[in-house]
Amino acid sequence: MLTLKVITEETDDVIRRLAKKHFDGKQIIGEIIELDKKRRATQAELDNAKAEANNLAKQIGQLMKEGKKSEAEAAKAKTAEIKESTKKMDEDLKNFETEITNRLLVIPNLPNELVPEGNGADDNLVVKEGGPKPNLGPDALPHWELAKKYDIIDFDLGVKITGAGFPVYKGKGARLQRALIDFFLDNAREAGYLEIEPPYVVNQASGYGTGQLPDKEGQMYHCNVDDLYLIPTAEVPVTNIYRDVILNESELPVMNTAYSACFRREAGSYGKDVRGLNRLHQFDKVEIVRIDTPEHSYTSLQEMLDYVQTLVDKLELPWHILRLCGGDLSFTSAITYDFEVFSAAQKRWLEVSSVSNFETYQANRLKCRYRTADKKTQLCHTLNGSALALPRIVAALLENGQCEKGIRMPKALVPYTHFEYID
RNA sequence: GGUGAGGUGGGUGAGUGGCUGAAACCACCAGUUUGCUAAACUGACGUACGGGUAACCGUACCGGGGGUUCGAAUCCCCCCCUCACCGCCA
Repeated sequence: MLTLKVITEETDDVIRRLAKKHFDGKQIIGEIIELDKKRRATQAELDNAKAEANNLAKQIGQLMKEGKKSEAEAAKAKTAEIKESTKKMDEDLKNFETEITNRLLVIPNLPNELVPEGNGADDNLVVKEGGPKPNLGPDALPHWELAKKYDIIDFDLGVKITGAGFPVYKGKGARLQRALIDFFLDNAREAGYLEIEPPYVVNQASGYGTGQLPDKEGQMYHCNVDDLYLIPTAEVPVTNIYRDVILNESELPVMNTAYSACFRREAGSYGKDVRGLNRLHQFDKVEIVRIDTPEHSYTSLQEMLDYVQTLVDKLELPWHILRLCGGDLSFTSAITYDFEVFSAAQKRWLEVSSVSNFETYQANRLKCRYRTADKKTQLCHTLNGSALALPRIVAALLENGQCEKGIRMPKALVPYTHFEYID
């Protein structure tokens, strides 16, 4: 969530920037500022009353020691009075605070100035592209048919065991999954990221920390008996490592990578978007996470983009990078770049990575801070990105790699798959 | 699942009603000494909110919530978590 400070000190600017996300913040921010004024006044009054009561309590102790009973009794009566008066102030203060927080929670992050205006996917800006364009014949098959032809991914079997969206990978299909995970983790490690193996199930506090709760509760699988959530991405457990932590500036940027299975209910999805590997309830992903100073976070973001680009390049896939417009930007993000690869047989772009800077938005809820050289504590910036999500990469590898001999694997991957063709 | 022990600052750990926002030790930071390093010595050293240009002052916080009391880390109640042993299982 946004900090109270930015709202009270840069009110007009905040309202202006929120408009780019198509969020009209004028009223709610006015309310917050009013509530904050009342909150401050109440606290000042309450603190004074409590200070007086504390003083009296000390005096009573002294008077008792000296045997001045009647004076002590008089002081006691006075503290009782004060206590009565603080009751209401205490309640008011709590109310003001929760009212303010409730409002802060529904205000999205401020978009960075670089974020283009726009309503939806069509307004996203292509900032860079590359990779070899495949030349497939008219008889090129979509990946779900290739999966069947080579018997490497069985969607029906997944339906039998679990349900739609839980495919079963077999033979070279399964080996390709394992190879990609290994390939991504090795690359991340060589780029300086510390490998983490996190829990795949998290508690409520972690869900709130990264912002999946309360708003996206319906998107996560929930274990009722233990009140735990299956993670939708490794971002959740990895970022929560730094919840309630004060880092030293010298430790930044923190660079972590983690593989995990990811679980998403994807409530409300339908149609061709969910065909084959395009959208699953369980999938594999390697994530990169950074915690950084505000001064350096945009350098970090660029390094993350450059890094992800090396992955799609090594996989010999045609790619482009989109800078998401205000309307397409997620609630918590200040700026997001999506990597898409071209799926030649489906003739459409598939999102395989989303790299974002959340600035202090996530850190504020996480209470992830750092100590500057001059000993001040400040909120960190948090960033994350997929590097990469497997299913759509597999879809693109299958479709773009199809040839007479089967499906050709990119050179960089062969040391991991130990085979050159799926045939 | 059963039984027991325990949750105090970055760490270890003292503290059973006022002198405690919290001893001591360790770590970290600054300085002195030193040819360098080490050692030794000196000092500083929690977080949040509120007030103030600032120095600084006030309030709250000893797992969380409630209660008793003029006054609670300390007493009472509820909850959460961790550890140990046993059982069960991988």
